[in-house]
Amino acid sequence: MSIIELSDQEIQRRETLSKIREMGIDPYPAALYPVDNFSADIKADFEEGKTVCIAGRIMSKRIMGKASFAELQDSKGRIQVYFNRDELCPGEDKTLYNEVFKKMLDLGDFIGVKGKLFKTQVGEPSIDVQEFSILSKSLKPLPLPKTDAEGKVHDAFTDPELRYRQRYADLVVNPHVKDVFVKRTKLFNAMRSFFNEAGYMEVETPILQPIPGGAAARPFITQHNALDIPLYMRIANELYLKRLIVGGFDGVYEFSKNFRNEGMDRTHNPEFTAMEIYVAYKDYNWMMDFTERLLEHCAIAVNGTTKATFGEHEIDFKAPYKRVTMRDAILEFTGFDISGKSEKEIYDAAKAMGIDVDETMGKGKLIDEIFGEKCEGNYIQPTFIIDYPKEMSPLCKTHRDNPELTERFELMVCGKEIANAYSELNDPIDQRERFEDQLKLSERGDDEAMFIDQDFLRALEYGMPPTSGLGIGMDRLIMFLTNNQSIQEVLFFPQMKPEKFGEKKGPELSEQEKEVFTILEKSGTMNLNDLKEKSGLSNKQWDKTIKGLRAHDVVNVEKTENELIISVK
RNA sequence: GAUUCCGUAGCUCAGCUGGUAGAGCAAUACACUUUUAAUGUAUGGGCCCUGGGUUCGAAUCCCAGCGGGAUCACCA
Repeated sequence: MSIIELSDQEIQRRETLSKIREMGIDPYPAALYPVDNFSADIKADFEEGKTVCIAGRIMSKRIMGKASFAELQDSKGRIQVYFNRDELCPGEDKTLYNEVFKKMLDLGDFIGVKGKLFKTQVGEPSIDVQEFSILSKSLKPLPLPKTDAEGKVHDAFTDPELRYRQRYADLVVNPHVKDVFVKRTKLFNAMRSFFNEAGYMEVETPILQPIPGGAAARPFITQHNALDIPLYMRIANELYLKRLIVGGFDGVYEFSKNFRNEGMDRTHNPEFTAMEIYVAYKDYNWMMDFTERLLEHCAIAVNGTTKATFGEHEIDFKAPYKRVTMRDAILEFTGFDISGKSEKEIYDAAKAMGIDVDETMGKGKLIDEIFGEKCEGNYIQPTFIIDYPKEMSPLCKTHRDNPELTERFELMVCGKEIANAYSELNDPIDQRERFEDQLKLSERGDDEAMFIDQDFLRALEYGMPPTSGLGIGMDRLIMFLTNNQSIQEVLFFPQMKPEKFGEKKGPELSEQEKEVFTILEKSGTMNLNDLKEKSGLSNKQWDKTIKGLRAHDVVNVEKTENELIISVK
C-alpha cells in the first residue's frame, strides 16, 4: 500500500500521542479499568454524592478556564463529567488539568473517570471528577453530529455509503442506529425463548452443502480441496431440518444464515438470516395459530407493544390474523375465479389484466403472477394467504380437500411476505415426483440448475411423521419492527463493493511534472510559453502540471510587463 | 439489467450564465470556576471522485469510467 495521506487533524493527534508518551503516560494501557457503573443507570438511579467509576469515549468538551464540562459516552448512553482544575490538581502542579485534560484529550478518546455525583445549577446530573485515566487514544476524528437546544441534529453522519462501510463509526455517533441492532438481538432472543419454552430444540445444520436444496435460488459455489469437489453454500436449511424430524426430534429450529447469488437491492443482501422451525404431528392450521402468537410475543419483546409503524402504515401484530385463500384473494381484487380453470384460461385472464406472462409459465406460476401483481400489495395488516397452487410448492403436502392445491400459507405484512409455512410433504414417492416435475419445469425456462437430493428422499422413505414447518425472514421482520425500508439498515455489515485503499497519490511529483521540471532545471528560468511549447503537453495537461508544480512549491511564476517568467525555486 | 440523481475541508452542505474555492461545526492558540449546539478573539485546513475533451481559462460545459443513493425490472 502506498503512503496514506493523513489529514491535518490526524497528524495533530499523532503528535499529541507522542507528547502523551513523552510525559510517561501510556495511551494504550494494558490493565483493566475498574468500571462499576453505567451512564444510563447513574441517571436513572441518581444519588447525590455517590462515588462512581465509569469509562467511555469523550464526545464533547466545553472548557471554561479553570473548570470544564465533557460528555462521556459508554455502552448505555452519555453522562456529563465535570473537571475542576483545583480539585483535580490540589497542589502546585496543574499539569494534569492544563496539559493532559485540556490539550491531550480529543473527542473520541476513551477515558476512565472516578468521581462524585452532583447536579449542576441547571440540574444536569454530572460526575465531579477526582481522577481520570487515558484508556485508549483515538487517532481519527469521529464524524460527530451536534444536537442543538431544540433537539435538532446538525451535521448528522447520514451518507449511507460511509455509514455502511464504517459501521463502527455509525454506531458510535448515531444512537438510533445502535437501537436497531439492540432490537434485532431482542427479536432473536424473544423467538428463541418462545421456541425453547414450547419444548423445541435449537440445532445447527451444514452451511457447506454438496447439494443446495430447499429453495429455488442460485447458490454460491466453492471448492473443497481435500475432497476435490464443489460445495455449495446453503440457500435454505429445510431439507436438513426435516432429516432431523425423521431422526426422531419433535421440534427443531435453526436461525440460518443463507446465501443466494442473486441481485442486490434494498430488500436483498447476498447473505441473510432465516429462521426455520419444524414440528412433528402438526399441520399448517396449527402453525398459523403458533405463528400469530409468536409474532405477537416478539413484537412486544422488541417494542413493548404489538403495534409498529412502517413508513406510512401503522401495523398491529396482535393475534389473530385474517386468513384468506389465494382463490378468494384473486377473486376479491380481480373478480376472476381461478377455481377449476385450465392453464389456458388463466393465461388469457392474466393477459387481459395486463400482466406480463409468457408460455414458459405453468399454471401455478401464472396464479402466482396474478397474485403478486394484483393482490399482494393490498395486505397491510398481517394476513395469512393460504392454499397455494401445487406447482409452486414442491415440498408441501397436497391439500386435504383439493388436489390442485397445497396446505401452505404465507404471512403478508405491508404487502410483503415475511413467513412461509407448510404441512410438510412426507410421502416419499410423491416427493420424488414433485422434484422430477420441478426439474422439467426448470428445463423449460430458466438457467437455474436443479438437483434431486437422493439422500433426503432416502430419509423420507424411512418415514417422517406428519410435520408442519415455518420459515421467517428475520431481516424483513426486523425491518418492520424498526421501521426501516432497507435491509442494509438492519444488517451490521451489508455487502458492498470492495473499497479501494491506498490509491491516493503521495507527495511526489507526477511523471509529467518531473519531465517539465527537468526541462526547466536546465536553464533555471524560462518564459512560461516557451516552456509550454517544449513540454508538448495539451492545454489541459499543461495546466494540471504547472498547477501541480506550484502546489509542490518547487517553481516560481512571476509576471513582468508583458510575459510570464517561470523559475526554479 | 434499465432509468435517474449525487460525489467540493474531518462532518454537514453552498458555490449562479465557465474567471485563482466558501459557511457552520470539528481542529489549533489565547481568555473564561456549574456550562450544555457554552461564549469571545485570532489562525490553519481542499488531487473540488478518476481519466479524457472543449476553452485563453473548468469544481462548473461535454464524453468515458469508478463509487453510492433512489425508482423500476429480475427474484417460490
